[in-house]
Amino acid sequence: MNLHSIKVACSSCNMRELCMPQGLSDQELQRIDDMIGVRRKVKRNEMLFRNGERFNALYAIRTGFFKTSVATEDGRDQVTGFQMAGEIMGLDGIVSDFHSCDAIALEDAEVCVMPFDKIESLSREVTSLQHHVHKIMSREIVREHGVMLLLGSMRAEERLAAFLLNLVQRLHARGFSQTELVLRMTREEIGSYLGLKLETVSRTFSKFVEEGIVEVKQRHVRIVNADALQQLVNNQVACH
Amino acid sequence: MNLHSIKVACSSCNMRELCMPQGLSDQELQRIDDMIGVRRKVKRNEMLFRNGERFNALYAIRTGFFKTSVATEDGRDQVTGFQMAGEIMGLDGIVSDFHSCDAIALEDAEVCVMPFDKIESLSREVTSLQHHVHKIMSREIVREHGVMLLLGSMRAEERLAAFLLNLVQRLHARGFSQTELVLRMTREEIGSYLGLKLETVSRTFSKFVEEGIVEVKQRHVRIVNADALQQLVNNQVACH
DNA sequence: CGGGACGTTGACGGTCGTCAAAATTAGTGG
DNA sequence: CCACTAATTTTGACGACCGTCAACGTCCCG
Repeated sequence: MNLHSIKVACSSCNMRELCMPQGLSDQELQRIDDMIGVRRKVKRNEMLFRNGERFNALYAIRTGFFKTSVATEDGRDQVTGFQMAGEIMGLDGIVSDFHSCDAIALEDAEVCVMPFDKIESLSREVTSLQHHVHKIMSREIVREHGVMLLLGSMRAEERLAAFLLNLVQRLHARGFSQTELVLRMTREEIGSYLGLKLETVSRTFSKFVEEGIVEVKQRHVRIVNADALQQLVNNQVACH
Repeated sequence: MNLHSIKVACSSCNMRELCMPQGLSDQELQRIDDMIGVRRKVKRNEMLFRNGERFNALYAIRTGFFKTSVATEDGRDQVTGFQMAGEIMGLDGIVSDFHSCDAIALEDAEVCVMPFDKIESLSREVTSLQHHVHKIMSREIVREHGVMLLLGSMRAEERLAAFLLNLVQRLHARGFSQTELVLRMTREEIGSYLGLKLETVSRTFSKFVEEGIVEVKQRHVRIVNADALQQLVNNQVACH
């Protein structure tokens, strides 16, 4: 376990606008700084937390990239999401005081550990923090609605298109390119998230390349025709 | 719109243990009673709220049965859940102040309207209420993880088995039979929830009947062999 | 009694999973 | 730094599962 007592203030963190509420006073910001226990480094393939582990904190990603997954008894698992800088993990643990999924770093990462009892006590006093916590949980619920729609009613091409557009959009919001991205996960992990087998993911990538929609060099993806991807996502319509 | 200003206290509501925190003092209970604005009756096929509508309250179901669904532009939709007495709806609206799904009554229903600003202000003072709200949202996130697992990795039989077991378990927790249930939704709605076409749902029911696992008379279902259903859910294992 | 919504069943086809082999890359230890 | 092994990815062939289309049956409600 990599616990480093690196104390760095939210006030000087460039991820603040992603994981913290806006318009805080200096005093409020100071109290939030105090709330955050430590930062923790997580190496590639290491677990931040795992199913069954006691829950006591939420985690804000400072750098790096994670996947969360739920496992069945027999060892197969469903990837429930991919998380990047500024996003919050651990919400699954609140209901039962135990985590119900695994969080694994897909690249070397650093997270801010936010003890949940401190979040609760502070958000009783800082209204904007309280509302922010509610919004973060609601956002996760809405995000999962979108995944359910994807898994329940889209075909392979549509799923991969939606996946790529979502990734690149989130990366763009963090200052990265709108057209190029590096996949931090394997085809199998993409497949698990999208409810497809890795061969289908690979084949669908190949099809997109043939059609000139994307260029793929291993995990390096360049989106050539974003409109075509967007149309695929909507083109459940085409059946009419 | 059916707005009835029926004031009935949580303190005398038999759903309280499902939707409210335990161990409240009389005074706290009184304040929660005050928080709840009104009850609202919703007739079968009426909408409690719809996508795009302004969000301002959560809803606790007192009686009746709902479905929630997200829609695509072309009118098809994905059912994201079925809700029954004691469950909370509307969490999707917190993040953006607008609802992002539809909630439709599948039978005549009655809900308690809980203005969200009042929930927030009261939960700043009543710690157990604050924690309860967090738990409810976390529970919804975990539930959706389960649905993602179902949609992403189960076959038709496994999905329907999991669906029936989940329904009957929730009904049992409300004092209904552990083996008999009345489906309040159509085959198409079940299919939408499970990522299947209605014909597949119907065929799978028929298969269960042939195998003596359930008895089906329209929407009346009797579970004859719950173990067989449970095995189906786990028997992703059988592939090894 | 009749129309419409809902449910069942059959035939057929398409999408995607399975199995297998080869190619390419990444990782490890000498 | 290179060699070697493991992991990942690609591609093909084939088949199963489920979607599509269609017809028919059943139930409910006016």
